[in-house]
Amino acid sequence: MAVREDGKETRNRLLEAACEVFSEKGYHGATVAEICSKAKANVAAVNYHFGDKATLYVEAWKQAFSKYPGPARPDPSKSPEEQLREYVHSIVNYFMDHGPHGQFTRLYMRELLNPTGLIHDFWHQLIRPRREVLLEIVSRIMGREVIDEEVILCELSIVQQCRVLATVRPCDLEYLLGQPVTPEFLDRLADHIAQFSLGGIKAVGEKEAENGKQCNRDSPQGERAHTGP
Amino acid sequence: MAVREDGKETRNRLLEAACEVFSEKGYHGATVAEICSKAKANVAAVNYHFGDKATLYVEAWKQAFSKYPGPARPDPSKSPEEQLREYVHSIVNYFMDHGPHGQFTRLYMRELLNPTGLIHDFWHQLIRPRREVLLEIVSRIMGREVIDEEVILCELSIVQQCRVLATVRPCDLEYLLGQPVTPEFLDRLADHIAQFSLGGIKAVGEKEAENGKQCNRDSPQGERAHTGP
Amino acid sequence: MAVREDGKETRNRLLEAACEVFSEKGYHGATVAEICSKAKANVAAVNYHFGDKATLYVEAWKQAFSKYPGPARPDPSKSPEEQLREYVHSIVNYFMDHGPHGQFTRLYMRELLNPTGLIHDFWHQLIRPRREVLLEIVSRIMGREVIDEEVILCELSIVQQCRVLATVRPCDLEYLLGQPVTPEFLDRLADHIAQFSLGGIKAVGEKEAENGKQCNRDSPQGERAHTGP
Amino acid sequence: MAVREDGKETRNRLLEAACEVFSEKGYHGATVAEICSKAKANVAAVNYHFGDKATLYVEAWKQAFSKYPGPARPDPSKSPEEQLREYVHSIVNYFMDHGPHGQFTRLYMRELLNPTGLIHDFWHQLIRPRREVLLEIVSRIMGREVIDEEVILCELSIVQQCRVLATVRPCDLEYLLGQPVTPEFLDRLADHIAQFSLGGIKAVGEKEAENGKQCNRDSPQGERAHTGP
DNA sequence: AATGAATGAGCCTTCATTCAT
DNA sequence: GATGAATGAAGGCTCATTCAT
Repeated sequence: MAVREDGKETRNRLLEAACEVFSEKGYHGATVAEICSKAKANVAAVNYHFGDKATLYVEAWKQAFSKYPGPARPDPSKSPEEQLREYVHSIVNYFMDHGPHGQFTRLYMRELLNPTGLIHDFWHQLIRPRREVLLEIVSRIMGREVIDEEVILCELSIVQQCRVLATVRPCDLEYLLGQPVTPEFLDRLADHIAQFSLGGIKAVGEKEAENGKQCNRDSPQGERAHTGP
Repeated sequence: MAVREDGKETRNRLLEAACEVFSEKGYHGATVAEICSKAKANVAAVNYHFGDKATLYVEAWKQAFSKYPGPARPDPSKSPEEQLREYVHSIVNYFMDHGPHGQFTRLYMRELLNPTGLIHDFWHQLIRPRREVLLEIVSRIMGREVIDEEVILCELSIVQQCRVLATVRPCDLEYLLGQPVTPEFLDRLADHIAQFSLGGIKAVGEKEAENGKQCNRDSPQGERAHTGP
Repeated sequence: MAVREDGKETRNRLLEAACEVFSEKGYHGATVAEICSKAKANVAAVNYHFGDKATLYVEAWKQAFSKYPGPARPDPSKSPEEQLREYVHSIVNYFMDHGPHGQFTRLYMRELLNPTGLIHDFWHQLIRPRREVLLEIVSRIMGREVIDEEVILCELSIVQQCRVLATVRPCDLEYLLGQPVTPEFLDRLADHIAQFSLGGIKAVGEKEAENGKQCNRDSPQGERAHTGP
Repeated sequence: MAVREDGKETRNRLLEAACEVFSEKGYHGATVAEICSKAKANVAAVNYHFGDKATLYVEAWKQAFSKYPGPARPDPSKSPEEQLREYVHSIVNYFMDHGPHGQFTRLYMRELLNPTGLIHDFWHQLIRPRREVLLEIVSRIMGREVIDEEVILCELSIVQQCRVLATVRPCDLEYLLGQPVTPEFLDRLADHIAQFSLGGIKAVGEKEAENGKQCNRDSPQGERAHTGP
C-alpha cells in the first residue's frame, strides 16, 4: 500500500519479521541477520532503528501485543461452565493459530519457558489482564473471590493444561498419544481439558467434604483453605 | 587433589558440571568453556573425554538418568486415589529437588521444551516407563485400559499441571500467586493438583452425561477410545 | 586508502591474497588468518565476503582462472612440429611465471597433486579445453584422431614432462642437474622436452614395426602428419 | 613372533604405521593420533620413542628405505633398449605396489611434491643411487656420459612420465583417458612410456642434425652439458 | 618402559555491533 | 535516513605435545 517508504516502513517490516522469528526460535535462537533478511533490510537496520537486538525484542513484544486481540471474552448469557469450555477451546486454538493470537501466544510462551529478563516490566502489565478472564470464570464456578488461593490454583491448572501444546512438540505428542495431531483431535483435546477442569474445579470447591459426597457444591468452605499438612 | 588423577575423576567432574550447566541453561546456552571451568579442567578436556559437546550432552543425560531413582512407585496397599496423591507430591517435589531427581527432571524438561534432537533414541526408551506408573494409577481410578485415549489425556493433564514449576520461574509464580513459594506452599500446590486431578478424572469418566446432570457416573461409555488405526 | 572502500576493494584484495597463499601452500596449508592479514582485512572478512574458507578457495580459483589468458594458441601457419615446440615453451614458462599464467598454473597443480574435491565441477569444465590445444597438435603430428588412445598417452607424456617444474622444487632440480635453474636453462629444458616428445610421438606412431629393426627411421611417415583438419 | 615386547616392538609398530599413514596422507595430513591408533599404541608413544612427529617422519623414511629393495637392476644380457622397457615397467608397477617398493615410492613422491624439508640430508643420499640405474641405461642408449646434460634431461623426461600415476589420481586419470585404470592398462601405459621415451632419447641423441638428416647419431656434441652460467 | 590424562596454541566460524559514507 | 562494509569477541574443535605416574 505504501509506495513511499517514509522510514517507518522498514522499521515495521523489521518488527514484523522480529515477531515471526522470535516467536519461532526464541531470543537466543534468532539472529539479527535472519530477521533483517526476512525484512529485506540491511543487517545494520536493527541497530539503526532499535539500537540493539534486546530493544528490538522488547519492541517486537509490544508490537505483537498491540495486534493481539486479547483472550476471548466470555459470553455473559451463558453459564460459567459453558464459558469455561469456550475459553479453553479458544486458548487451545491460539497455540496453532497463524494470526495475531498465535504469534503473541508463542512469543509469550517462549519468554515464559526461556526467560530473557528483557520483558520484565511489560510482562507484569500483561499478565494480570491476561488471566483476569479465566480467573473470573473460575471464581464464578467456584463461588469464590478471584483472589482466593484455590481459584488461582485452579486457573493455573487449567492454563497449564492448555500449554501442553507449547510444551510438547507435535511429533512428541503424537508419539505419546499414538495418534496424529489433527484439528479434530485438538477439538477433542480442548473438550477433554474443559471437562477435566470442570471436574477439578468442582472437586476443589467441595474439598472440605473431600472423601464424602461429591455433589454438595454449595458447601461453605469459603474459608480459604489450607489447613493442609 | 592429585594433579594426575584416576582419569575417571576429571571425566566425572565434567559430567557432573555438564549436568548442572545443561540443566540450568540448556544445550545452546551452555558453553564448553563454562563446563570445563566448573569442572576445573582444560577446555580441551571435553574433546579428550567425550569427543564433542553433543556427545558430552548425551553422556550427561545418561549420567543424570543413571543417578535418577525413577518415579515413586505407588504403594499397592493404598487406594488408587491415595496413590495419585502421593505420586503428584513426589513429582512436584522433584522439580525443586537438589538431588538426582531434580537434576534429571530439569534436564528432561529442558529437552522437552527446547529439543536438541540429540537424545532421540534415549528419549523413547525413557518416556514410556516414565509414564507407566501414572498411567496405571489413572487407569485404575477410571476403570479403563491404559491405552484408552481418555486415560492418556488425563495423564497428560496431570503431568502438565505438575510441570508448572518447570514452566514458570519461581519468581514469576510468586508474582502470580501473591505469595512466596515455600515448601509449605509446594505441599499445598501438590494437594491441589491431586485433588483437582481426581475431580477431573472422575468428571471425564462420567463424560457420557456430558451436558446433562453431573452425578451420573456409572455410564458405560468406556469403549470409546482409539482402537482405531 | 579510504577506510571505507568500495567494498569490492577488500573482496578483491582477499581474492588476490587467497590466490597467492593457496597457490603457495595449498588449501590445508593456508590459513584464513594469513590470507586476511595479507589482504589487510579482519579475520571475519572471509566469512563476510565469502561465507567460508572453502567458498573462498573456489572463488580464488575462478578469479585466477578469469585472469588466466589460457594456453598459447598455436600459429596455424607453422608446422605442427613447430607448434609443439612453441607450446611446450609456453607451458614451461608458465610454471615460473609471476603473472596470471603462473598463478593459475600453480593453483591448478596444487589441486591436481592434493585434491580438495572442492573444485570438482569447475575442474571438469576446465580440463577439457585446457588439453584440447595439445591434443590437437599431437593428433596432427600423428595423423590420428584426438580420441585415439595413443594420442592421449602422448599428450600425457608431454604434459607430464612439463610438470617437472611443479613436481620438483627448483633447488632439488638444481641438485639433480648440477646447474642453476636459469631462464636460459629453462629454454634448453623446453627445447629438450619438445624434441624428446617429437621423437616420442613419432616412435609411437610407428609402433607397428615395434620390435622390428630400430634404425628404420626414414620410413615415409615423416610426411604423415597434418592430414588432420 | 615376538611374544615378549622388548620395547622395540612398539617402536617398530609405530614405524610401520607411520610409513603407511605418511605415505597415504603426507606429513601434514597424517596425525600422530591416527598413527598411534594404527600401531595400537598410546598417543604419547610417538613422543616417547621419537621425541616428536618430525623425527618420527624421518625415522619412518629410513625404515621405509631400509625395506626398499631398490630399483630393478637391469639384466646385462639384454639390450639397453630392452633394459629401459623393463625398467619403466617396474617403476610403473611400483606406484601401485602394496609391498615395500610401493610404500617407499609413495613416501618419496609425497616428499617430492610437498617437501617438508625434514628429509634434506637423507634425500641427497638417496637420490643419486636411485637415479643411477636409469641414467646408466640412457647413457648407454645415447652413447654419452652419464653426466651429459642431455642424458640427465632424458632421464628426467622418463621418470617424470612414470610419475603420472603419483601426480594424477586414478579417478582423474580415468576421466582423462576415458577408460578404467586396470592392470592391463598399466601395462599398456608402461609400454607407451618405454616406446615414447626410446623415440625421445633417439631424437635428442640426433639433435645435432636437428633440422637436417636424422640418422647421424654419433655427432660429437657430448661435451655440451653444464656450460650453463 | 610405557601410558592415560591433560594442556595450550591455533584454526574456522558465528554474530551482534560499529563505522563511514 | 539508511546501508554495505568491517570488526572483535567468543565458541567449538583439532592436534601435537607434556605431565605424572
